Amino acid sequence: MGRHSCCFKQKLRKGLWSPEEDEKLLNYITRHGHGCWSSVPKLAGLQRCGKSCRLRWINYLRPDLKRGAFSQDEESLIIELHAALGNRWSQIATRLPGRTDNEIKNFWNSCLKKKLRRKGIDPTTHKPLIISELHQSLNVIDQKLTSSEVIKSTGLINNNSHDQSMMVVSSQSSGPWWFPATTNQNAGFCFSSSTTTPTVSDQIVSLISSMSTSSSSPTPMTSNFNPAAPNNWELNYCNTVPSQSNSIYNAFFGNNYTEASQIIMNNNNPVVDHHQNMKSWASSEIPQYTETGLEAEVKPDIAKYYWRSASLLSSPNQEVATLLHDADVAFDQSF
DNA sequence: AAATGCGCCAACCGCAATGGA
DNA sequence: GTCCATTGCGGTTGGCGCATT
Repeated sequence: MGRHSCCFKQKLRKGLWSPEEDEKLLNYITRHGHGCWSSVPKLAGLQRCGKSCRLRWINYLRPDLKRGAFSQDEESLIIELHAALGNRWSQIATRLPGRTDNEIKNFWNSCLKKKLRRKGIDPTTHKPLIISELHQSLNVIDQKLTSSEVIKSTGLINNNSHDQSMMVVSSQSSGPWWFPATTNQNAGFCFSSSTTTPTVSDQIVSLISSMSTSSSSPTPMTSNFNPAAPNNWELNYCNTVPSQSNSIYNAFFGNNYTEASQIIMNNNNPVVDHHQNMKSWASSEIPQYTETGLEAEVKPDIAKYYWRSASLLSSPNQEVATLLHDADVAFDQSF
């Protein structure tokens, strides 16, 4: 705890208040009121700055303060108010008579945050942790794709027209396309044929939405996937839902797909049929997918998003959470 | 018994807002 | 409009006490 500059200049006391100091301050304010805080210490005979006196009065000496532990009702109210107001402690305190903003803030930071996390609730957003983490992950992708690490092209893209190291995706789709700015990646993105730039989040949310309501089997996508190229991968986001779905499945392939789909099957999740169809298709059409896996930079996150969305439709699954954690690690390491 | 780690919380810091000269 | 003192707020921290090693 440092010393206020004003305290330093005047060699004023700092730190914990002694009972004698408390008594002086209490006596003075009881008789005269606090008035101008900067003059209180002098008039009360204290070697403190006005700011320190004010804080001591508000947080400790005020006669209307409620002492002791927070009740269950107070706890619930704080959570409710924090959800509505955020870290506006002074505003929250006005709704809890006898409690100070500092007291509520400390209670929140030392106790309530942990309680909420244990219940699976994000204490910042007050939403289920699983959703908050998803949004964070998607923000990472969004940021990456809008940073200097990617290059946006316009119009029609032809194979190898940009960089020889790139295995460019379907040449029939028009832009905008996105490519890594550096040549050590072998990838291309096409989000839509519109000229605007949708966020990845929007795209994936849209895909997930269409997938969860679709009962038809996925249609094989056109691919120029090249297993001979190291770390070759592609994510071809086109306009038609089936091929978009396939892209998600492709992204999902690799170390996590098989295991995750097995878990889905064991839990009688209806999504399993979709997975199984896709798996069968991929094995027959592009056998190397199941062997090599696609080490896509964004694969773990897309897989994570897709899988979490699916798991929210049924019950949360601990095993899958572990898988997703692994995917998280892989994703982080790719940066 | 001593050392270490950890959680809690009183109090501090820096900044923004406010108001008066 | 500008300056300056004061007040209010939220984030941060240092010290205390308890638990664990």
